[in-house]
Amino acid sequence: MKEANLEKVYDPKAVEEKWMTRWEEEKLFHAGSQSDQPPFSIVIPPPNVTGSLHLGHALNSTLQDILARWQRMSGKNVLWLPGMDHAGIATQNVVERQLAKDGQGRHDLGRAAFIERIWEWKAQSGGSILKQLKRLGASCDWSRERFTMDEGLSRAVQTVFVRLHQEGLIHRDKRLINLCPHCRTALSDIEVEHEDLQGQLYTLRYPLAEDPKKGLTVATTRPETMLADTAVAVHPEDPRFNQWIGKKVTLPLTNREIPIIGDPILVDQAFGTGAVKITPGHDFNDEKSGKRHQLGKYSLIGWDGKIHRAALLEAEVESDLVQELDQQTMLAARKIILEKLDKAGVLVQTEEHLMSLGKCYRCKTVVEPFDSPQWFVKVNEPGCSLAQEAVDAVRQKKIRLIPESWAPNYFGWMENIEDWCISRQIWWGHQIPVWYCKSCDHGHILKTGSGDTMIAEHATPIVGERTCQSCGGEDLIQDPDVLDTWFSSALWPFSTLGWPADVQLDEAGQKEAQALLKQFYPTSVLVSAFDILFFWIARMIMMGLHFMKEVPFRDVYIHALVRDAEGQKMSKSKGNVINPLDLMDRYGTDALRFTLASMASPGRDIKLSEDRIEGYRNFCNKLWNAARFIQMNRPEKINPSPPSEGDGLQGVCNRWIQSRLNETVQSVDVSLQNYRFDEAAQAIYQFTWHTYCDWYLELAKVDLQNEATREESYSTMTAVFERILRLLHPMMPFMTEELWTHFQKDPGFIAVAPYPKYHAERRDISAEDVVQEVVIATILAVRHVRGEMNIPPSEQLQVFINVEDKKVQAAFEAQKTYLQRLARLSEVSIGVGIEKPPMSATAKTGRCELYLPLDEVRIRDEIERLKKRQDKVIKSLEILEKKLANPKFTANAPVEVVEKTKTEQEQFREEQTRFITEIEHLQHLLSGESGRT
RNA sequence: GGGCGGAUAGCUCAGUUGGGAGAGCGUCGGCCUUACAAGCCGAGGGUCACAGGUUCGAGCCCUGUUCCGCCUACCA
Repeated sequence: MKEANLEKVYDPKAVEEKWMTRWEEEKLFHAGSQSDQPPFSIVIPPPNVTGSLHLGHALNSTLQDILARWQRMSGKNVLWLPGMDHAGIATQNVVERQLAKDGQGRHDLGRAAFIERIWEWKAQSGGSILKQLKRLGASCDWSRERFTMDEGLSRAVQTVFVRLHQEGLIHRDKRLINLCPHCRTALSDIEVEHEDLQGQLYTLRYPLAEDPKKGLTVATTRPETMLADTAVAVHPEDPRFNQWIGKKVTLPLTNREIPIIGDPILVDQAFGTGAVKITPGHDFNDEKSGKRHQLGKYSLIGWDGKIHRAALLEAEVESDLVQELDQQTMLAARKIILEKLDKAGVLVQTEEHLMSLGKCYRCKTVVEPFDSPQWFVKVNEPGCSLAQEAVDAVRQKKIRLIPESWAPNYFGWMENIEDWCISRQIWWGHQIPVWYCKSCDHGHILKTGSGDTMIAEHATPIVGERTCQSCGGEDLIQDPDVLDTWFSSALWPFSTLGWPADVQLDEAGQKEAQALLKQFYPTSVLVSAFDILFFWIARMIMMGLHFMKEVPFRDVYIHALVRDAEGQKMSKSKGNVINPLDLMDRYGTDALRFTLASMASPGRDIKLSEDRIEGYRNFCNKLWNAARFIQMNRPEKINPSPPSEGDGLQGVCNRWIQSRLNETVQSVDVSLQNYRFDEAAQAIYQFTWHTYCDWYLELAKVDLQNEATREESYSTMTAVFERILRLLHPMMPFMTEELWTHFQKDPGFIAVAPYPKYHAERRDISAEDVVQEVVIATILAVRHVRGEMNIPPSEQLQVFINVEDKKVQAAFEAQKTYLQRLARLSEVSIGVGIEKPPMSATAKTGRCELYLPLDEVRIRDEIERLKKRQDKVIKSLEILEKKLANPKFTANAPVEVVEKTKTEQEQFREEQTRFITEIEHLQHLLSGESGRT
């Protein structure tokens, strides 16, 4: 036990840094791969290596830390594994921007040097987020930190790629993908954000080839793509046009004629003109239709998103236009083409139209559907559907989604999932483990203008080998593309544990990996925000099931997004981002953590208001001052270690507080089991402040003054406080660790102290009854009178307590001193049928009637007070009587309910009678008084 | 278009075998009461979005409506 006195106000800065360092030094959070304790494991949702801590991370990490610390204290072998992902596009962008300052591009450095440069950047300024997580108190096993580009994880990525390829689940195909012209790479479907905007819908008229007077009108929001049209589709059952199917139209501005086809899937007769232009090279739906009808495909743009000459020539665009459009963006081309169309009399109509536009989720550039060879994962292959297995796992409850309401979303997405484009045309990431033979595929290995290598569509990939199958040659070139970052993130729950163990570098490494995987896979729970449910969670489930034959985690706890006080999503562009580090500086980390925990109700976003944080900062201070109070009341002779669970206590308040604490422990345990962080936080808050501080410590002031009761009182308040600290530690690790040192002889660390356990048999009903019904109820009754009549606490009151029998009288006599002190009473007289002084306020509790003598001046106030109370009673009584008067109620409601209602009715009636009598009595007194003077 | 969620005190939100409408913050009144004014004591404040239905009884179950948010797919 430390002698040093506590400061009057809790100062978080003074303790937070110290403890995180100490915890780390002592390796308290290291999870052994060999342990007899039951395992509990969480892998962190890897934050982005370029990222810094925002409130979403703070919430996410706080919740994980609460679980980790709670389970650790409960005796589990806890692994909370930290790490980051390499964030291919984002990181490459960061370093390219740095280079740009010196007027350089990545091609100036070359691939190897550029990647070297990124590693340097990472070493210097990457991953600051993990340091910030430490400040938050995250009890990760930092010795097991992982990074998706680590050697081990890279081997896992390669293994997975090769195996999926062998199984036919990865293949190369040339088709439309989402191109971000700024990032110059393909994106997967979900990396495209859709944004609504007001655009224009243009109606064009394509003349019939055999009779130009006739023609079809088509509508489009992107008229510039018309140069690449390869057909016009109508509905085969549309009587207006179906006789034209098989004929041709002349495609304006080109020298081509294109067929009219019938396509019931693409065309909605009721919409627009009823005819649709088909551009398989620039539109996903058209591409599908094109496949159905074996149409050709023209792609006007290149990787830079710009139109290029060769494509225009191929599409037989009129020659004067070729010159004008070469090197234009599609958007710039629109203006030119519209002019030409108008001139040619083809543009029939322009109207406003609400549409949505796809943008790159990283850089917000408008994405272009772009035809190019890419690698895809077949996620829904008949006979071996990764998606189907992932759906089944959730449907069969092998994985629990919490809250469950996410399931329909998950199922809906998984059931409509399309192939996953996994290749990216960037340098930072896992280079695709595929090679091509330089001699056999000579013609397919191309150089682009910027110096990049391109592998053409029909090259023969060599996967899992280092020699060419056809020529036996070893002069190979690796596929220049890298894999989607999410491809490696999808392996995170097992790649971080050392999978595949058999390719670890040495025997010791293999053994460790095997042990870790055995011990910690499947992980216990994944804690994540819903916005990456599809990006990441769904893919982990697919990969985990496929490669581990077992789910990656049992529970998925999906928490909310943190929004600002107005409910707006925080974003840099809106400027409403609240920096959690700033909040931690101002209110303390514990206060922030407690706020986040107490607002984490399932299925609802968190609108973070600073008032709330301030409230919990005050709570920190409250607890701190409770500690001070205890410290200041330490008896001269230090007493022996306190009875830990409260056996054999004499004092009724001591028995009561132990019993209440035990109930709180149970409710916290149940709440945490159910991921109800908000309920757990509230239960602790309520008990600590409103039961322990407001009542128990105040009552204990009486016992501390008495030689006979002092020791037990002190040891109980210490024991309960010490258990509050442990109960609270997962939510407020810093302050509880600090205070712990003041309350333990041989402190060790609270972080690894046992978590309080509930003992059903320790409930002390009789103590609860005495304290609640005799002590608290009586004190409250006096306080109500005081408060409602504005009698200041400095004015001590006299009270007469009228009780039913001797037994109750004895109970009150025994608690007299508590009543005196907390109700601020000068004199307390207790008796059976004790006489009521004529001029007094009255109150009633379940056990007694109280009379508080008042002077004449206050009698008027008392009448008013009684009338107000009476009004309330009358209202309640009316409701109850109406209920009981209804024969259907008495006949149909359960007996208990009817009985309860009757009892309440009786009580209210009694009260009402009392009020009437009392008010009359006082009024009579007053008129008597006035009559006398 | 499909899906999900929300609407309860001035604000932020709890509230499941259907029977008591609650918490924190703010507001008002009284307090330096020997841990804490970041505190203590008390008070006021609600047509539980709207309209129906089921039921003896609905914040809760059912149907519809309105408004708000998000996800997803997009109509050329």
